[in-house]
Amino acid sequence: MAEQADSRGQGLHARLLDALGPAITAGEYPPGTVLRTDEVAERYEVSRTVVREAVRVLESMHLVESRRRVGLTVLPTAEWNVYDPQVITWRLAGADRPRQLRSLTVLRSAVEPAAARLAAESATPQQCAELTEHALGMVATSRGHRLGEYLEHDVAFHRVVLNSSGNEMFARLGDVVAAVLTGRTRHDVMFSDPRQEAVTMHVQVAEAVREGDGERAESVMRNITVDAMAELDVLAP
Amino acid sequence: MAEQADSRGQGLHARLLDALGPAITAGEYPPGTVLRTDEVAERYEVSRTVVREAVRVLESMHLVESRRRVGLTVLPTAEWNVYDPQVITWRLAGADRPRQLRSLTVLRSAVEPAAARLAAESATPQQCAELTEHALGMVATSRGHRLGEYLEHDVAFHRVVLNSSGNEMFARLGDVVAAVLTGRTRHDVMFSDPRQEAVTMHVQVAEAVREGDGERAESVMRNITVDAMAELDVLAP
DNA sequence: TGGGCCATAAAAAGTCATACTTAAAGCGCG
DNA sequence: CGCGCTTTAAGTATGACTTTTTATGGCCCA
Repeated sequence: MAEQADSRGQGLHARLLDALGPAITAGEYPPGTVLRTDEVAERYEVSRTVVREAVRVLESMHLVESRRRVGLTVLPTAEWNVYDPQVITWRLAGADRPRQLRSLTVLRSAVEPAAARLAAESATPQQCAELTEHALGMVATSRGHRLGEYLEHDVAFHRVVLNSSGNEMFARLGDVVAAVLTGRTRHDVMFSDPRQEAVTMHVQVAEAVREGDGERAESVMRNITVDAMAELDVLAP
Repeated sequence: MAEQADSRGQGLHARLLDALGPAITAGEYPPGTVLRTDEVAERYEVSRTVVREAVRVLESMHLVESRRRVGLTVLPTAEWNVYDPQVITWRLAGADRPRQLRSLTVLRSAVEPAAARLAAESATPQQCAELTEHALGMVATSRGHRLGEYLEHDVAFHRVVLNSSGNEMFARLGDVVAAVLTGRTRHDVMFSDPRQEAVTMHVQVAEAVREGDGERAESVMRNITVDAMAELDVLAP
C-alpha cells in the first residue's frame, strides 16, 4: 500500500486498531464473538476513551457492531468493507491470504483491461511517456535477478494505467494492485526472472495506449491478467 | 444502500458524522481546510469525546488527517476511500452526484460482465432460480408504470449475479449497483416504462447463467452496461 | 397450574467535564 | 542561520452520570 505508516500506529488508538483489526480479520475473534469495552481496555492496557475510538473505526469498517447492554459483536465476513485498504492489508497479512490474493486478482482481471481501454482514449502525453518509461524499465530489469527494480516498474506501470483511465474508482485500485504484485513477489515463490512474454505484453500495452488503440490495449491487458490468474493457480493450490 | 439507518445516527458521534461527512464530500470544507476539535465541538454542541470519535472515522476514510498542534486537515479528493459505502452515499447525495454516478457506472461496466461470466460457471441451482424469478419479474412489471416493482427486481437481479460470481469483491458491489440503479430511477428522469430490449437482455443473462454459458452471459451483460452508460449520456450532459 | 404480560432492575455502552501529557510548529535569541 | 524554548492543540486518562436494552421475576388471567 502507499503508506507504510499504517502498521506502526501514531497514537494508542491506532495501535489498538492494529491489534484488533488483524485479530478479527484473521478469525481470531470469529463472527458472533462479543467483546466488552472495559474488557478490551483492560486486556490492552489502555483507557476506555482509546478503545471507543478504535471501536468507532472498526464499526465504520463493518467489522464489528456496538450495541448497548450487549457489547461489541464481531460481524460476519459478508458484512466487512473488503475494499477498505486497511482491511485489505490486514487480510493479506493474515491467514486467508491466498483466498484474498485470489479474489483481488479476479477483480484486477475485470478492472485493468477496462482501465487500459479508457487510458488509450484519454491518457495525456505525459502519462504515455511514463507508461513507456516503466515498460522499458521492465524490459531492462527482466534479466539478471533484478526483481526489486523490476517490481517497482511493474507496480508503477499498472498505477499509471489505472490513473490514466480518468476514472477515480479505477485509480483508487492502484494500491490494491500494488499490494497484489508486491505480495506475489515478496512472499510467494518468484525466484526466477519474469517471463519474457509478460514483459513484452507490457510494452505492447504502452504502445497501444500511445497510439490510442483502446481495443488492443484492453486485449493485451486482458492477457496480462489471464497470466496473473494462471500464475496464481500454479503457486497456490 | 442496504441499510436505511445510515442517516438517522444511533449516537451523537454518528449524527455528527452525518453532518461532517456530507459537508466534506460536498466540498463545503475544501481540501486543505483546517478545523479544530474544540471549534467543531462548540459548533455542533457536543463534547470533545464525541468529536474525536467522529474524527477517527473520517480519518479512517481518509477524508481528513489529524495532526497535533495543527488540527484536522481536509484531505484532497484523490486520497478519499471512494469505495466506502458511506462515502459513496454522501457523495451521491451531494453536489457532484452526476460525476459520481458516472464513475460508478464505468465501474459497473467493468465488473458486471466479469461477474456474469463467473456466475455462469458457479451459480447454484438456487441462485439460477432467483435469477430467473427476478428476470421474469422485470418482464411482468415492465409495462404499466410499475417502476417501483420493476426497480426492485432489477436491483435484486444484479445483486444475485454479483453474489453468484463467488467473488467477495464483486459481491460487495451489490450495494453500489443498487445505489446507482435506485438513484437513476428516483432522482433522474425515468417517467416512461423501461425499454423492452433491456428487459429481454436480463432474461437472456438468466438463461445463459442457467445453461452455464459464461461467454454469452458476459456478452449480454456487457450490452446491459453499455446501455446504462448510454442512458447516462442522454440524461446527464 | 401453566402461560403470557408488564414492571422493574441491572448491565453495558454512550456522554460529558476536567485534568493532565505529548508532540510539533513557530518564534526569538544567540 | 540554526538551535532551543514557548505555546498550542491534539492525545490520554478518569470518574461521574445518562440512556437504552435485555432479562428476570412476580402477578394476573385463562
